[in-house]
Amino acid sequence: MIGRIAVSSAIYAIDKPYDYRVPEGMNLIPGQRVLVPFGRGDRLVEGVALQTVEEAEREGSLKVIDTILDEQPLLDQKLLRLAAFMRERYFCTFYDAIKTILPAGVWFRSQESYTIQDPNWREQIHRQPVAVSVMQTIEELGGSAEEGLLRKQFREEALHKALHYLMGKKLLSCQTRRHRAVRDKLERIISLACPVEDALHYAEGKKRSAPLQSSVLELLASFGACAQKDLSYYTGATSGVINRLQALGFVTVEEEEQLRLPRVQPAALNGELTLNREQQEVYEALRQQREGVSLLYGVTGSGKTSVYIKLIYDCLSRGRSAILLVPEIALTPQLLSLFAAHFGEKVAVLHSSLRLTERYDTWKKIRCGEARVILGTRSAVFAPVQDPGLIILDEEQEHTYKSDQSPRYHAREIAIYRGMQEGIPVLLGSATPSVETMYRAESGVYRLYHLRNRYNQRALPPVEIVDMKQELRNGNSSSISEPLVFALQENHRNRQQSILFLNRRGTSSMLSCVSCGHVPDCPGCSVHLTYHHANGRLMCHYCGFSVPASGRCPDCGGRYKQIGVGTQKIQEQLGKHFGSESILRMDADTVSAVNTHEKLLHRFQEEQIPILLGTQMVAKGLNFENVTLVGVLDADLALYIGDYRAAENTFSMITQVIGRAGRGALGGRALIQTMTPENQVIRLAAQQDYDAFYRMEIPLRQLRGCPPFCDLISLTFYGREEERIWRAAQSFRSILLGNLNSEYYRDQQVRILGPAPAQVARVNFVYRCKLTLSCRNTRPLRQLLSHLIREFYKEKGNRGIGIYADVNGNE
DNA sequence: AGCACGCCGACT
DNA sequence: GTCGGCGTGCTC
Repeated sequence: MIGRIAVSSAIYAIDKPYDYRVPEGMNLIPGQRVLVPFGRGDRLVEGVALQTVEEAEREGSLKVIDTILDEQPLLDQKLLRLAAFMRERYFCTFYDAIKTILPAGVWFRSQESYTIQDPNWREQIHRQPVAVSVMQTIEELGGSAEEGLLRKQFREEALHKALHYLMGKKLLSCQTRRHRAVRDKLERIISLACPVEDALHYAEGKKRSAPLQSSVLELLASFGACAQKDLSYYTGATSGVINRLQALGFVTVEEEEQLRLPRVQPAALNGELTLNREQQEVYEALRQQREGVSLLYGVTGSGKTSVYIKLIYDCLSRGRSAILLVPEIALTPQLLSLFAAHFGEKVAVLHSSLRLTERYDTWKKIRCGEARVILGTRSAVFAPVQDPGLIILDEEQEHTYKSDQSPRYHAREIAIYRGMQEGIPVLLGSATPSVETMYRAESGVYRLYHLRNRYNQRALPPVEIVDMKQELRNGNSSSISEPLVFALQENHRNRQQSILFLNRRGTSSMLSCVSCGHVPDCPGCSVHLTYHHANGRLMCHYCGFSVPASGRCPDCGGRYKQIGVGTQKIQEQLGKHFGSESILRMDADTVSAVNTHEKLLHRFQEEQIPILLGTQMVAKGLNFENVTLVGVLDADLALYIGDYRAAENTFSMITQVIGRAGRGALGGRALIQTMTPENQVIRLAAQQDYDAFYRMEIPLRQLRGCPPFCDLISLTFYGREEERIWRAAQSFRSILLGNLNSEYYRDQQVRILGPAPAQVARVNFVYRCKLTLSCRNTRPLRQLLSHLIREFYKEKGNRGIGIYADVNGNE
């Protein structure tokens, strides 16, 4: 028997399944982790069995699997195939893909310890002062020491050398201990092992001589079984008492697995979920779907969530499970409570602020089939569900579905892959679908369902565009226009609330020299430094570099003045009009975990604070009766970030924010501030006309060779020497061109752009430039690229240069 | 990327 | 002999 193993230490250039012989008596199941000897030194490394086969191509000379690490496979066949898909699609190794699929808690940490093998070691070491010293240290520690302890006393490099030398001389041996980063939590459950009467009889007789034993038995007589820690709590019995009772045969002790799960307070449901006629029709149509991708295009407030919940009920009734993915910012406690109320213990929640243990135990709960409804953000698309029946992506256009680390997967792509693999339907929901998705829906690749009416038939709020250039001409240089101030004042007088949206993170602001205009840069990265009010320092958001902001311009000695406006600054400006207690700020600085988010929103509602000022996170899902005014402070910002999705993102963002107004009976309105009031994207967003926006955008995409007509594959080259990465990118380009000109790739239609500097060309002294391929992302092309990247890494001249690939990325 | 192997020169 | 340094090539 041969095992095909994905080896953890294999880098991209040498990543492939490695064949090992499975020794007699070892029962290897694909998906289990193993230890295998790898490389010349036969160091034991971790691997995952991908498959087992009877015969290998190169029989005989195979190495042998050392150990199986897992009792149960971590991944089933389908997830293993998903890992292979990701490897091919996102240009990463098997292990990178597997690490993405599994929760961090399953991994091992290894600890090396060294033991002296020969007490007469002194005679055998020649002129190696460090080695002698290391041996002395280990001797003093009792002949054996952990590497961690030695590290504290010796320089890393010297220690390494000495240990290597001593191992070679067989004076030291090395043992590796592997332990799980997260351990399973077990609880001792004590249960009665004899008839209740016997226990009570014994307890009665021992009231005096063994009061603890007797009270334990009395307690168990009424409860039957109890956790040891609760028994101890109520009776004061120690483990000795329990052990004694166990020895006497009165009780049995079992270890039961405990799941550490986050607690969710279920919401109060008022009656059964009812759908309006339109929702009901869409629901009826969707529940008939047994496979394929559907787009649920429903205007803001049309009640997509209710349709999802109905579909999930339907899925459960067929004995299947469902996954609902939401963007990070949409996973509010309100949504959690709603799901807890509907599905109770069947719900599993996965999001970024879970603790390692919670995430791992949630994963276990899903894997054993106890959780049937999985609600989570991006990574929940990998949930090991039993009998899946439906995968839903809400707000499918959100960029948070795209991973920003390698492998740079898109949750939508993974969801669709899993849907095909399982033969189950995938539902994409949005009020402003991504242009790609709408294109596929229109051209029949996906099915299209439409919810046209807002719930309660409420009209969309009227939207006014404010020209900020005119404001400047009128002498108002602040970030809040006159019309907005009036509107806010009016709302304030009427005791109604307002939401202001700023499309910029945190306290972002820059300093610039008043006399020469110089803006201080980070010495290590190619970005401007950001001024932080809290500590009065200029900081780099990439590497963390900081300097006091008190300095003067190095060029001309002039003073610095703040430019660019963040939420803090706006809060100050608003404070002048309304007083600071009237403004609640919500951004990355004031919100860290899900609960803080909840608390702030709770305050906004309960204390009826007049103005909520915030970034991205105020755009989504908020539903407040008394909010009747919404202001977008800088609609242009997202438009000019040089991304083919800029228009789409801006449209979607404005639409969502406007949707926050007029959720209640009072109606509402919205104001959009912009420097470019004539811009079509902003105009159409103000009119809430997605269809017109889509019709305008689609020919532009075709013209520019962007998705959905072409894919953009970017290859980013990075390294410490700027000139070398540019040369490397240039040479990669010509090799690629050479290959593309060959007969085989003739019909591929690839345009190569660049090399160009990356959006942030330098981070912490690492330079980056990129090539962009405008092409169809086909398998032969991916294979060519994968081959060329491997070859690139093997080339000696490219040492110290890395490449990462990204398809239709955010930059 | 690690890591061993091999060859060379320096030191004992 | 013995050891470190560095260049080269492989990883089932």
